[in-house]
Amino acid sequence: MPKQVDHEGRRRQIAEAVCQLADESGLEGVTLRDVAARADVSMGAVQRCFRTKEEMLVFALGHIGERVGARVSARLTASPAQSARTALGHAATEVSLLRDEHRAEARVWLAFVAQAAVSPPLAEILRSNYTGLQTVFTRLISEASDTEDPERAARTLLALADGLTTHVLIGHLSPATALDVLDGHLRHLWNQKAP
Amino acid sequence: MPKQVDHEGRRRQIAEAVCQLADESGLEGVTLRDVAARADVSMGAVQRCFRTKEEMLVFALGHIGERVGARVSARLTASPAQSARTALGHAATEVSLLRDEHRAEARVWLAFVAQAAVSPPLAEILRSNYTGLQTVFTRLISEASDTEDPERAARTLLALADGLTTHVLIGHLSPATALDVLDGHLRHLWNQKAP
DNA sequence: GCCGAAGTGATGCAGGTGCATCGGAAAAGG
DNA sequence: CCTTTTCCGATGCACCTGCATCACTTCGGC
Repeated sequence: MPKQVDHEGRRRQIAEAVCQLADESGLEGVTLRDVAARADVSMGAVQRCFRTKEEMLVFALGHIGERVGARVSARLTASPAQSARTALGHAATEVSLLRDEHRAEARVWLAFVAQAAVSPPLAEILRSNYTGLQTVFTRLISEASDTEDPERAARTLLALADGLTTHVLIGHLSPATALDVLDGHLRHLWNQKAP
Repeated sequence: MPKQVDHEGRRRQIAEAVCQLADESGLEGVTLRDVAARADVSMGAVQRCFRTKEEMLVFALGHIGERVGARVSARLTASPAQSARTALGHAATEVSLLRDEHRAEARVWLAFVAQAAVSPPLAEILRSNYTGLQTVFTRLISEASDTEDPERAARTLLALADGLTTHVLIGHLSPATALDVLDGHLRHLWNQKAP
């Protein structure tokens, strides 16, 4: 048999390059040539890994979705002793991508969300990600409080987290202010039925 | 003096075309040629109204910002007799662009937000819009309830509204669900200190 | 009535895009 | 060592992009 190559590894390497470029100049700054150069492979290699550009973008989106999801899970399993309340706080903070080191991820996320509004395949990936997060949030909320409608609370929290990310990215809020808003919301969530 | 033309009117006409195209295929689908064709003017006319493409986009963003702001103001002044609470509810619903007839505006808004993350001039426009909205929300909230921190509540509401818009656009939430979430949040806002 | 300036729109241009193609390099089996 | 099969990477090809150019139309003032 002839030369064998780690396809999955190369795909991830390319996805990483896509994210870097999207962070720097938006999704429309992502061209096959630039991606190949950034990933230190030839353009032909990129085209063999992904039949089309859209396929590449879809994979890259799934890639960062997995990364965020993994971080959330890590936060949850790493602190099983703490209360579900602090766990939810950590998870929400993680999803909001408010920390400076995740600003790049946030920009990439926003670029993909905008593209997803006019690209069904991308929207499909995002939907499954959000559904997963909402499930986790719902579970945590019903464990941590006696809110009457945990699902609605989870939807609220998820939307708030995304809105805060957006507002930080365009410079309307500072990361610290966004964190303060998130904390305040969580506090009200706990107090609303158990004063 | 030679031929005179309504420049401002034509600019608005072009901005309208930009919004239509951005709604259909995202901001990267907005080319000078397509804009000219959609606005029923020649490409030269577009280039005379706006020195560069970015200048055109900035104007278009300001245009839809004004439209949303005008709708919010209209809602507020049209119902002065009602309580500040219902006024805030109407304003928040308006900002969320949840009604079907505003779906196009929402897609355009999202496209611009994503672009603003890598384009300072666009971000500047968005920031001033959000600052204005936040001021209005803060005033309404402090009038309508005795919340200890009206500014934080306003920031929360604004971020929640944007997050809901996003989630509806990518199909994670239905408009009705989003409205339900928004209503629930407003109800909790009133109850939190006056049970 | 016509003159000249303001506004118009077709065309040109250099650069960049995604995708297809094809000669050749690399690795297993004989 | 050589063949053969798989993969690689450079190049080519239409096409489209934003922007600049320039002959032309149009209209107010004399």
